[in-house]
Amino acid sequence: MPPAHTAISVQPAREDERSDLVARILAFVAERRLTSGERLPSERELAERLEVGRNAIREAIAVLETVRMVERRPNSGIYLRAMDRDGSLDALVLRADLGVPLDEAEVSELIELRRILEVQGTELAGLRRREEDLARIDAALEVGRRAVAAGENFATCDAEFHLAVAAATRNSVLRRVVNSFYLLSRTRRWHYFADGRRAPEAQRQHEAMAAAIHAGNATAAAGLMRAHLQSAEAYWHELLQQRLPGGKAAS
Amino acid sequence: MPPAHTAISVQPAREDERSDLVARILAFVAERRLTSGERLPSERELAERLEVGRNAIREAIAVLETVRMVERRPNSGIYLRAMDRDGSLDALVLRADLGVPLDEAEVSELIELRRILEVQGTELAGLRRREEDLARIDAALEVGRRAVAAGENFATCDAEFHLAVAAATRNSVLRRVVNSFYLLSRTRRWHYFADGRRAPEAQRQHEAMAAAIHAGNATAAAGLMRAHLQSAEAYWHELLQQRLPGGKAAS
DNA sequence: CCCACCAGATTGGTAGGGCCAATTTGACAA
DNA sequence: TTGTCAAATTGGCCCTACCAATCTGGTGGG
Repeated sequence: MPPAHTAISVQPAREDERSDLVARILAFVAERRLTSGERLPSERELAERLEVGRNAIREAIAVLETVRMVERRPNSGIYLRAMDRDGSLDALVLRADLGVPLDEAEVSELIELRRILEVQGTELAGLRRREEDLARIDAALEVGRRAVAAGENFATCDAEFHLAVAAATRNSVLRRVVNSFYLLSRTRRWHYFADGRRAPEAQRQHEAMAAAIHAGNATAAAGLMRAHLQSAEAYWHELLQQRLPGGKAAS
Repeated sequence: MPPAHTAISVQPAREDERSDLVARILAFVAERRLTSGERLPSERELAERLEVGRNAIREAIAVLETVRMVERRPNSGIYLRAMDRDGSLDALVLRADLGVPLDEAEVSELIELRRILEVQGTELAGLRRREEDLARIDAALEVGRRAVAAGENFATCDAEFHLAVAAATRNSVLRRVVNSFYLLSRTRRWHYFADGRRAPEAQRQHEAMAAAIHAGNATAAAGLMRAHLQSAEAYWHELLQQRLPGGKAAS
């Protein structure tokens, strides 16, 4: 058993704490059971109902528009888009920022996407890594070692290692997607590593992966990443099984 | 040679035509050579310089913030983020919407990400497709056939087919990413299919892929997708080679 | 009875002014 | 040199007003 965490917060850091007006609008939409294509109240009415100024509403709607959750039609109104068909990945990030949990299906899908991207990405990293990439990976490893030794929550160390590997792919577009993924799963990752026993194992796998990437052994690195991800995936699938009775939150 | 296009626009449709204030701010940033971490002028000053109201500035900044290109620090200012490290995929979509072309590296990276996602995605589609997915795929094929027969630009047909396959993965998160990809490459795709000779070949490959997905032959479907994408990739890599001398635009 | 037409209401888009709280800055005093 | 406090600056937010386009409903002509 790792040493008891002494004064470590029991909640993951919430750095950005976005204005919650977006959340209130989403809640309003959810409460009204508005479905794709339906029209939201006018900006003026929303402002009145939510007791904020119209400018604030406009700003929030602009955000929702950029993540393709709504569509503004001048002189007509604001319409809900088919969120599962049109929504962007950032729509999920936005929801996560606001504390709205993803549902179980989304978590499974996210895990699946992660496996696809990171396994293939690790292979690319093994082929293309440069000195600066290796340095970042090694730095992440070092921070991880200290965190394991200190019994701290491993979540940010884990994220930094994976982001460093994603950076080593030398593919900035892939990195953007992976980055969004880690923003999306901050809370989940934090809870996953709340059990201090997971950290040492993860760190070991990270070290092995880093060695393979250093050696330029792309295939081995990819295989190690696949194995590494399977540990976490197993945990989540088990958790989702347990929650079948009625639980819905998972973020 | 396909029949000459009679009255077909020479530019792809630009449905959304976002407010270009975001573009003007980006131009302002580019012009000032602002780099990551630097502070933008205050909202009031930006409003004055760009000759718009502060509300408009605030909306644009809110958009840039959601795609993680800037960070607003209350009582301090607006700061540029490390766009290649923090930026979201939607930041690229935003740029594409605004008509700012991606640079060559980004195009290559996008192509690479596409291959990873769509090849793996097609395999999943072959395993999970439901009746409704097959219906959408077949509908896309039918529209494609008509477009080929009529000699129309195949771009939207191509996109719809690929989006239908992505939907058949039953992974909404993956679908979001693929969707963003197709938003990003609308213009490029349009130009690619401006040469009418590419459409019949693409349509044939689509038909073969659809058959494999229908049959539930996931491995074959994935292989067909890989081959299909290689045709387009070859074209782009060739184009990028030609442009080495000085060209920079590629969107 | 039907349809074309027009005025008023509604809507998103935008400008501009003002207030607040928090931070930064710099002058002043010990 | 150092501590302190007031003024300027900044993002966050509210409010009013105006515009252009759209939508609505009623009216008048056929």
